[in-house]
Amino acid sequence: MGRRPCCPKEINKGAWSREEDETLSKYVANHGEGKWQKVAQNAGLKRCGKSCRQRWLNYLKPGIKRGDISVDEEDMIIRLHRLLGNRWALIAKRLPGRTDNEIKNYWNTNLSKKLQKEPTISAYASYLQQKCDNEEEKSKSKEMHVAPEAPRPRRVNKAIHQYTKVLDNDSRGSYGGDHRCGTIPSPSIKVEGSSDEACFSDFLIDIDDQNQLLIADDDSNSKLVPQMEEMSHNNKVMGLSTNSPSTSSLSDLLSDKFDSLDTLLDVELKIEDGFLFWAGK
DNA sequence: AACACTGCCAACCGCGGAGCA
DNA sequence: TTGCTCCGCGGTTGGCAGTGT
Repeated sequence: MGRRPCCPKEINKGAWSREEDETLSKYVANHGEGKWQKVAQNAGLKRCGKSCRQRWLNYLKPGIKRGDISVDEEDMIIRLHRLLGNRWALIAKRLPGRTDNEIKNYWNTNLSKKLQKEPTISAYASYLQQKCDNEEEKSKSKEMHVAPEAPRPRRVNKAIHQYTKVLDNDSRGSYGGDHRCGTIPSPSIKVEGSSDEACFSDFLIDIDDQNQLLIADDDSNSKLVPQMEEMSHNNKVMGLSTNSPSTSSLSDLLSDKFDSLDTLLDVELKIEDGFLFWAGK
């Protein structure tokens, strides 16, 4: 019992010809995208549906940019990759006209090597360097342990869950002071893994070179925000930092800040001495 | 000129999720 | 709930062009 092949045996493989491109373009122009299996059949293309879809989305679709990745785009790719990891489709959404395949190729052929050669532009490397520099100092204080391999983008559902628990604790009077909205356990231990059902699964967490906790929405999908609101309404944030916005609920605070990802998440929650701070802007 | 090597990138492949009957 | 189809994603492959010997 193997997986059923998605395509008939008599199909073309390899590079698309100009005629095939024209046929596919005309068909999609007349009938629209979707139902790619039918596209392949009805258009008379000896290609599998997946191949048609990929050809259209990566090359034929109007608005696709080809060639030279600009410096700005490269910078954005680096920053987004740092935050999102190999989630090319997500990165591509932030770069109009670029496809996930193109960005993936560009990363694998250019940036991954470049970042190896020029570690100074790698925030991870900076972070690790800083970790080394601060090693002694950190051992004196209440340490926020982060394993060397830890600064990878992680799904935040667990962290939010922990955060919520922290707020629960807060309601029992564990606030540390004006600036402290609660304790947060070591991310290396508590953020890792995602056993929770992920109502927050499309948020991401990262730790940058300044030891800041970054939280991002993963997608423009706004339905996630109400979920967050619903949960946070049960956990009013009281006594946030004087640097914090005037809003008093976690809901307001987060929906204000994580609405979109137009810029790279300079929304920051700061961990220090085991406490979570709202860094303010 | 011929061959080997390397890098790039278009295309393929398999997996998993969503939607539907 | 189950099984099926379709779609989307990310990893990988293979062909081609450029470069070196």
